[in-house]
Amino acid sequence: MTPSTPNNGPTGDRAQRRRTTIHDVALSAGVSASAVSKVIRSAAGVSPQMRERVTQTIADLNYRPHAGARGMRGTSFTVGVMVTDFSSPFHPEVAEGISNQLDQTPFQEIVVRGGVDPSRQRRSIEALFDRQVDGLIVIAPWTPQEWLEDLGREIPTVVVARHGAPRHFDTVVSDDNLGARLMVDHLVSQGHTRIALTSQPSGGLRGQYVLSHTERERGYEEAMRARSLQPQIVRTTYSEEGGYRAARDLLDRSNRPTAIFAGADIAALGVLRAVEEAGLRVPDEVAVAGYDDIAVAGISRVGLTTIDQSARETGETSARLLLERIEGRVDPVRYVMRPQLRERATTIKQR
Amino acid sequence: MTPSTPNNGPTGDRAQRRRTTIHDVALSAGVSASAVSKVIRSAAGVSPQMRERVTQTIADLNYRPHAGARGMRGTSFTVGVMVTDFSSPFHPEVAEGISNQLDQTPFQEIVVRGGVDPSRQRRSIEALFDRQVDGLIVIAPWTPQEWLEDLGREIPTVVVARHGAPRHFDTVVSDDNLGARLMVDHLVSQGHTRIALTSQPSGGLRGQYVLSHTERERGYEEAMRARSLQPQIVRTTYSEEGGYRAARDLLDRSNRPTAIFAGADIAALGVLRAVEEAGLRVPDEVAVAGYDDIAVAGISRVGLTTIDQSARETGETSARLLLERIEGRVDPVRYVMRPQLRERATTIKQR
DNA sequence: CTGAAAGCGCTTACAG
DNA sequence: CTGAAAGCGCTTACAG
Repeated sequence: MTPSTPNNGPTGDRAQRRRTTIHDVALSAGVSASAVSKVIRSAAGVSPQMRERVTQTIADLNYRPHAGARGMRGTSFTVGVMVTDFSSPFHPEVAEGISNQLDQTPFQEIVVRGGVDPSRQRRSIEALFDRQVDGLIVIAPWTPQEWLEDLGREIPTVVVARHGAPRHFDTVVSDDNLGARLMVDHLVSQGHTRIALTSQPSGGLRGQYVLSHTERERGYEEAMRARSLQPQIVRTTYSEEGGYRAARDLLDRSNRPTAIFAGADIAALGVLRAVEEAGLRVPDEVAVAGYDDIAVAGISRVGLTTIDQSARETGETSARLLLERIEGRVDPVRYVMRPQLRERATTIKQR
Repeated sequence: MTPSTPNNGPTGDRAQRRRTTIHDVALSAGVSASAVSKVIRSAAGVSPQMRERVTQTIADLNYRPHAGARGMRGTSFTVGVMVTDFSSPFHPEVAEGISNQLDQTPFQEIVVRGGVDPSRQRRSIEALFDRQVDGLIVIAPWTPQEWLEDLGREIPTVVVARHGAPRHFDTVVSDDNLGARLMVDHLVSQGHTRIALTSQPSGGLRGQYVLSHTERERGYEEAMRARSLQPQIVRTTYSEEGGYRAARDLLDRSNRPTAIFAGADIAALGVLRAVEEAGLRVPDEVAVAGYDDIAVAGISRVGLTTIDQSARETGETSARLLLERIEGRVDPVRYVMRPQLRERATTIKQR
């Protein structure tokens, strides 16, 4: 029942007040529950008078259909979203885009945190599945491809930040190979030859079905080798701490890189910390770049050179594709976002 | 049904495969559904053999109870969380704490975005309510106090970042008055007298039931007046853009402040941008401070002086309190976090 | 200890 | 067009 209706029960007790149900509406309007259901769903087969009366009663009683109960038979109007982390910026920005897109629809997003462990992610996705969502948007899952294909067969699914050509779900992904190459090109144009990359472990994913960071590695390696430069990759995690550790490792080496390309902005922030702690000037002694163009990268004080992969637009597109699937589309769609270089102070030497 | 079971249906079709239900388990184990239910819930009144056999069958069939269906009669093991934004850092960090705390329990959090408009927030909270959550954690709601009290009477509820002594829900809140005073003290100790504050509108909330930012305003005003200093408050929003606009406004004034205290770190980042764009040096010409101690504040490049209000611990505490309420506690608990000053480069002049 | 029946709040065929 | 009945997957009394 709507909390806006005052409750006069005894203080301190939890109200036992019943929720207003479809039957209350039916009774009050003097029609059947089926009729009310049809009106709610804007289904065919109700007379204008019926519709009118029911609509009025719904308003009078301040009735809201119980999304959970609806989901047991039909649609719950709920979209489940898995992010690996709430506190790293990129995934939440994608979620924001999803939420924006869904705002125009009767659908509601619910977001859960999956972490980076495949089995925990799997439990999180199942937790959504068990809460009768109508569809799923999964960001950067490390779970096996077959498992995702099975999932996509059971429920409309869109996967973000994972490459390949799946058969039973859609993907929205940045052209990470191109993005990495753009960054290498940029760093080379600034005179660098010892360019290192911080990445994450592939999580056992290989071939075409890899997560964004692995594809960025490939793009980086290809671009380096095309110039006969030696790739230097350190794999930690996409986090401030992970970037910090990777940078510490790199800065200790004898052939210290003059540029560190972090696979994610959040890691680049940790790289910056390590570089500055080491008493090295950015960008004069070590240039630093990231990937994602999270909000903080553009702050003047940070001025992080990075690749914009349009987190919000990624979210909006995922939501749009998912709704199409919920409406019945089964052919897989692969949506590729075009990455854009954002040159800022951490790589551009002032003269 | 578990996506891990391979599906051999025709390619391109959505599987019509049935979910494994409690009845499948009952049938397979040769017992009643009630018995299976008791085992799942660890309820009393099952023989060891029964328990054994059912447990085995559940494992064999890879059965997971349907959280949605459970919620229709009993507990859904789901906790709903409302944040105003996914992309501003503070609320997601609180959500991270909630998720951490719940990780040890059978409960699962689901997070929705409520925005800053009270009616949209209300719809978001109702959306959670309608998805049979067992309890609610609401971060910084602008909705009227009576509405929240009614909500708390209907469902276990914890409200974060809102002051006052409610009767039907718990609160977890920083001592914002103290936090603001700590910051004014610090800025005064650095020699400032023209100290401005960026805040947000109170949203019509007054008296004791105000959101954190309004209480910070009060603490700031009291601290300023106690020193016979003139308060200067600009109200925009807690966002990078909001901080930027507030700072632009302040910097244009004839009695330009020498220190700007942003009510939230995210706004402080915008203040920094405005100050630097204006060609003023931080902290020599304008000192800048924030509130929250979000992760990025501690990055060397940012070095933002701020107040740590322990977002993660706030989340963990909220989750703990909520579980107590779900278990039956009805007396309201008010948990006050003690704020701590973090002095960094944006206010400390180097010599 | 065990299980058949009713019911949570909806929607879906299916009669009328 | 309208509504009675069955059912979604569980849990909750209530018999036995």
